[in-house]
Amino acid sequence: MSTMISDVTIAEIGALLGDSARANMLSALMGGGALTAGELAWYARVTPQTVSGHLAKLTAAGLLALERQGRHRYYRLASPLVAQMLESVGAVAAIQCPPRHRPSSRIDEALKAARTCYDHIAGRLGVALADALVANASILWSEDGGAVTLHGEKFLADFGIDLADAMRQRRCFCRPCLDWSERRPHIAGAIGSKLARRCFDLGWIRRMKDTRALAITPRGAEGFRELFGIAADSTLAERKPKAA
Amino acid sequence: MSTMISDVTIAEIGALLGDSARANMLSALMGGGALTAGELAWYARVTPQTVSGHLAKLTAAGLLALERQGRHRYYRLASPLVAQMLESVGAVAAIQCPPRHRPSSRIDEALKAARTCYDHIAGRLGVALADALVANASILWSEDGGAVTLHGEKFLADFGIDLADAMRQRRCFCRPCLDWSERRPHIAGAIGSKLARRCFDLGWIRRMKDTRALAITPRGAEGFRELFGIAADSTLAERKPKAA
DNA sequence: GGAACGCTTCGGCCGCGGCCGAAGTATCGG
DNA sequence: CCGATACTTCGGCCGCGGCCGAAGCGTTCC
Repeated sequence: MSTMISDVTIAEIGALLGDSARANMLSALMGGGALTAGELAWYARVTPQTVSGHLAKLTAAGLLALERQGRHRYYRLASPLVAQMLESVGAVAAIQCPPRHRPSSRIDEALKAARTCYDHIAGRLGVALADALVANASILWSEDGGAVTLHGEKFLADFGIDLADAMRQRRCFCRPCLDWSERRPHIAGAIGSKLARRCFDLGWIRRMKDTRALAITPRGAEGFRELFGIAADSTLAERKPKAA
Repeated sequence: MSTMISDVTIAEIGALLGDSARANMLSALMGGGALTAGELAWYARVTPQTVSGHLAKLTAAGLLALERQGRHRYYRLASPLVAQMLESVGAVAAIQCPPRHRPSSRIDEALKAARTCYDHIAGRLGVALADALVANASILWSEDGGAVTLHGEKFLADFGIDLADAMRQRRCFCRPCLDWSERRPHIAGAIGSKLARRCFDLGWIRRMKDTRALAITPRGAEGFRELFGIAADSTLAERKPKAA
């Protein structure tokens, strides 16, 4: 009698996302790292036994993967597909409810400045990077996709990114990811991932503790300015510097 | 005290998706058309007063848009962003739970053969079209994005698609959408939309009643075979040949 | 070995929210 | 005006599922 096949499962996935504790846990894991049940309990602000039940459900549904390591159990997003799903849900959530109570704490401010989005860079820094690459004609943007130009291939190669690796043929794997704080796209996909990794390797950014926020190092501020034309004070300043 | 901004809203969107009646309604609207409350009640198999409550919530959340027309009220997905979110949730749902009870009714079979996915073509036909365009080097695929080649621009233009329209610069707007029945990507984005529209305009496909399934006309079978090399019997037949 | 730690399982409480019947409100046709 | 259609609002029932306390493994460290 059912007219569709996957509706039930859509509802099941939705129900998993529809709990605030689980949403918090997944958001924390969107940072890209693997976290223990205890850490996730801290993020979700519930007790370990509660989070344990959630983890069982999320893992059974295939949203999370478990890695055992001694007496620790590390949970991470099961696949980039899951990350992309969370991205798109977050994008819709951010777009739909703009006029919302905005407490905007200082940690929020750090998140808005720069953060990881699974495996790439988001926040003002992420959007600024995307803008810079568009401005210097390295990438082309559309609502549904992005492409790396020939000039962009050279620019990124000079920056130290190995394009040939995942690029059987040119001009792929560049995807826009709608930034929920900036409401504008930053770079996801293979290019976004490699770009972020390169910035980590260069010591331009580093993860902050207990949050998805990224700190831009002095070297990074210089590099972003010189190579990408990103002015540290205008786009990257954290307002009242420091808090967490 | 919250470490994130949008978590709550992610949970809210998830909760909206997490109800089977609402999931059915949204799936029905993924067909791309606008439907009345009564029709949605039929799809969701609940009473009109129940669906009314759901519609109020979905509209308030910005997932649906309402168009008044006389004494009818037509609801449709509020934006392509919403469609893309549903796509990605469906993709995760389809991937995660492969070994599932598969009643596989005949209407399911029609849906698997060819259906609309918001504004583009999905099912075996959609995947076959994507394969054909990849095979003749019209598009390039990667997990995160797609691109139209120079040759593809010509091929699609010859097919009657106005590329210059949405194409400020070339090679964009081609996005893979993971097909939940085939587990392989079909073409979404601006190209996918225009491709579908052109097939409708040519009378190659038409919508079937009360379902998202598409019927391939005799003319369409001929056209798909001659222009895209898609053999009607092997990929489009509604039999049970069970391709793997 | 024993204690501490991390995590899971069990049991029970409780509240949110989906569901429908009935009644109320718009729009159209006669 | 009246009835029909299409949809919404209201009220109440009821069940699913999240939450925590307590207890049960399994690891690690001394």
